[in-house]
Amino acid sequence: MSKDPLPGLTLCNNAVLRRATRKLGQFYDDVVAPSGLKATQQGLLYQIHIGDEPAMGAIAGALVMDLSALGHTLKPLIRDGYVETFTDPNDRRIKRVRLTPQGLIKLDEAMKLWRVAQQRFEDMVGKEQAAMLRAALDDIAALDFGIPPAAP
Amino acid sequence: MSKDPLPGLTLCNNAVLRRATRKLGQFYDDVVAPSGLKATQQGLLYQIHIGDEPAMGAIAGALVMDLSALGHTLKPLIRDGYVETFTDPNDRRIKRVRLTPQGLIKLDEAMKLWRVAQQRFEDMVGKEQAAMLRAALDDIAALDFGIPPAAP
DNA sequence: TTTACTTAGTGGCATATGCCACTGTTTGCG
DNA sequence: CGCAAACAGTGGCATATGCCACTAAGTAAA
Repeated sequence: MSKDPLPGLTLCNNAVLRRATRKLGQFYDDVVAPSGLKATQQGLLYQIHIGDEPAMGAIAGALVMDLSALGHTLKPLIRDGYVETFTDPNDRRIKRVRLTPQGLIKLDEAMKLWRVAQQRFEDMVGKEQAAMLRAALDDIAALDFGIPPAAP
Repeated sequence: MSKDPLPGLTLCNNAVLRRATRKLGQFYDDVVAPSGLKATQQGLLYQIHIGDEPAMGAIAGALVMDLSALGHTLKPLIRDGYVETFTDPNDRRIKRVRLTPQGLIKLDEAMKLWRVAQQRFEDMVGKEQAAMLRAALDDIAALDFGIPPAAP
């Protein structure tokens, strides 16, 4: 017998997505917590790490995140000395981001924990199921809802 | 040919989920915006509406959301007169929530817009695909990662 | 009943995200 | 060259969420 799972809004794609995000976020956060980072921060450090001193705009684009939101999220990481920024010498509008040595160490530490969370999650839902889910979510993140503003 | 979609972190279930949430959230927000509500608020009003003057804890449970977070999220809605709370006469610890008349009107208005967003989204990803996705996300929200604390 | 435990919310603090208005920079043109 | 349009970020303000410490209210055990 399957215990009646969750009540309510199981109809709105957005609401269901948010709810799952809260749940999974708490789990990853819990597991990664010993590093002192939130799962979001670990992910951000990773994103910076795999980039070549990426510009803020590039990071925001990759994460489908508002540029100013990225700026805010970056602050605690800069304050704690894990990340530093510098102006691109070729285009002074651009500010690039990179990990500090401590940031790299911290990322290593967090990644070890992340692997545990990732593994535990995939053990529960199945590796393939997880991969399919990620693919579906990637598609959503890449969707192109038309342009709201007016055309010239 | 499939244009290389999104770079980076396409490995972390949590990060991918968050990214999709940001994207979809922006879309639903945009569409629902004319009502003056965020998609999250519309969803919350709806959740309250379908409940029978639900207790805060019940709402938080259904949304897999922290109780205090719910309290915070509720504040703007109370301030704007869409929602009101009252103490349960049988158990004065419990605070129940209900829509005000204006809240009901506003919800109606927002739901009309929501349907547009929902429809547009499902036209893009496919009705069945969307249903499968919701089911998968529901499963995640219902997952039971073991209990972190120690046992007696 | 008196005490100990459990339950339901609140308030404070911190991060996560967005939008908008505004400030520098670059670039494109006339 | 000089100015308008396009870009990249910043800061302020508001919502979304969480955790923790604390208070008020039931409940159960002594």
